[in-house]
Amino acid sequence: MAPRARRPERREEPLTRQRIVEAAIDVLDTAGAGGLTFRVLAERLATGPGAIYWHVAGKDELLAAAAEAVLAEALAAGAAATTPDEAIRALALDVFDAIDAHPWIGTQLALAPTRAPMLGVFEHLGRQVQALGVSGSARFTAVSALLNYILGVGGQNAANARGVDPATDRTQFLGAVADTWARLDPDEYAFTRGMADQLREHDDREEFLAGIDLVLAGITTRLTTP
Amino acid sequence: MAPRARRPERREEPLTRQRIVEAAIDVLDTAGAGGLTFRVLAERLATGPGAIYWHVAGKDELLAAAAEAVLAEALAAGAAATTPDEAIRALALDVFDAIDAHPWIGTQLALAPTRAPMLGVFEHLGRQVQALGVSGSARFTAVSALLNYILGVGGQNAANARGVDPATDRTQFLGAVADTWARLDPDEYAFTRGMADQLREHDDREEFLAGIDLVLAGITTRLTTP
DNA sequence: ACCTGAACACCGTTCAAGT
DNA sequence: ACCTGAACACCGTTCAAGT
Repeated sequence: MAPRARRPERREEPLTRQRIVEAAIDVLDTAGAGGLTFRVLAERLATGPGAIYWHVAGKDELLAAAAEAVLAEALAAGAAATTPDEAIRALALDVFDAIDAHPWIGTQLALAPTRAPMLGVFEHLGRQVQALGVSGSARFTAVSALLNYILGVGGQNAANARGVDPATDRTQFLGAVADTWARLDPDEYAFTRGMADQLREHDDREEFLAGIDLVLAGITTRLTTP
Repeated sequence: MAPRARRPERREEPLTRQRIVEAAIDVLDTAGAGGLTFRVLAERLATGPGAIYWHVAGKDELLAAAAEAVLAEALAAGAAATTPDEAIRALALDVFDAIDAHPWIGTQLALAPTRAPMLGVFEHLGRQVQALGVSGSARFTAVSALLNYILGVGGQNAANARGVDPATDRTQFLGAVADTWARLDPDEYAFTRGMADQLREHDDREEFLAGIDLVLAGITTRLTTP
């Protein structure tokens, strides 16, 4: 989509909010949330740190704008779904996949979802819940449950990605956690120990979707009158 | 439990990991997550920043230890529940109330739950899910769904508490958000707009519990064979 | 209007020096 | 063994000065 080369980032084009946000996303994806610095960003944009402040209010806004841009793009696809259930599943998966591809969004959403991108998700979920046949006063509960679950998983994925270097394989990571679980005290942590092997083979995405289905089943059972 | 006076924090007693963690909790509760600094903490403990490092590895560990201490105390009560459903609700509420009383825990749990305190919650939830009659392979899904929902709400509460000064009344805060919602574009945000009034009167705690019940209903419907 | 880059106030962390 | 506090490396942010 970008007109010319993007990486070398020379001083040809003028500094724009959009270019700053794009560069920030690139840094975040490469170096993680901890690697985004106004100095690093300034160097990448061949300017001084102060210049960025003319286009962006501060770091919080920059982070929010970056998350918003990535999430908006992820949601733009918006495959046409046949049923409300399908639509909710598809939307949830879009959010999940976006966080999976850019773990730093997870932190952003889990901790500051008031802003624009999640409002769209809330709205979208609300309409589908309505289509599901949930009556007025219960809709808020249903949407909140779905959204909080999604954000919870998002925060988790972000947490798992932090500290670990981006090259770490997921299976490898899960294996390490599973090993820890397997070494727990057999009395105090009997249940968790027993889950170790299951954790090793589990598929995050499938597990996420299974959780969505659980909430959906609860909504259908408790909040609709067929 | 503390032998003498706690607040003046003079240089009588020796510096202990426990005293440091207690002081950190106090600072976090008073000044929020942004207010915890090694310099502030050192002054409160009448020592230099370096001294703290002899007892604690760094800020991350200190934050984790503080969250662990608060959560452990909150879970220690552990009222005896009659049914697995009740036990799960009670445990979830304990976590919710702990986060409500110390919002900074929400950030900590939502973003770094691998550590000890949440392992206990995982274990406890697992046993109750088992008692509910969920079979082996589905238990992990059920527990994950519950935990992710709880952590999602926790992150949300932490987010809402951040930036806002601690004195802000909850009703007041919800009112402000509701006002924003009421001003949204009627076409693009029809659903969200309609929720504004409901948000104004809603009770976070009740809403949280309603979400837990939704997940529980999903678990019962889909994952048990009565 | 927009950019530059030195400077400010602050942070987590280290470490030589003390006791 | 434990504490002290100056110092290091770094951060977000500001701002006088430029174009």
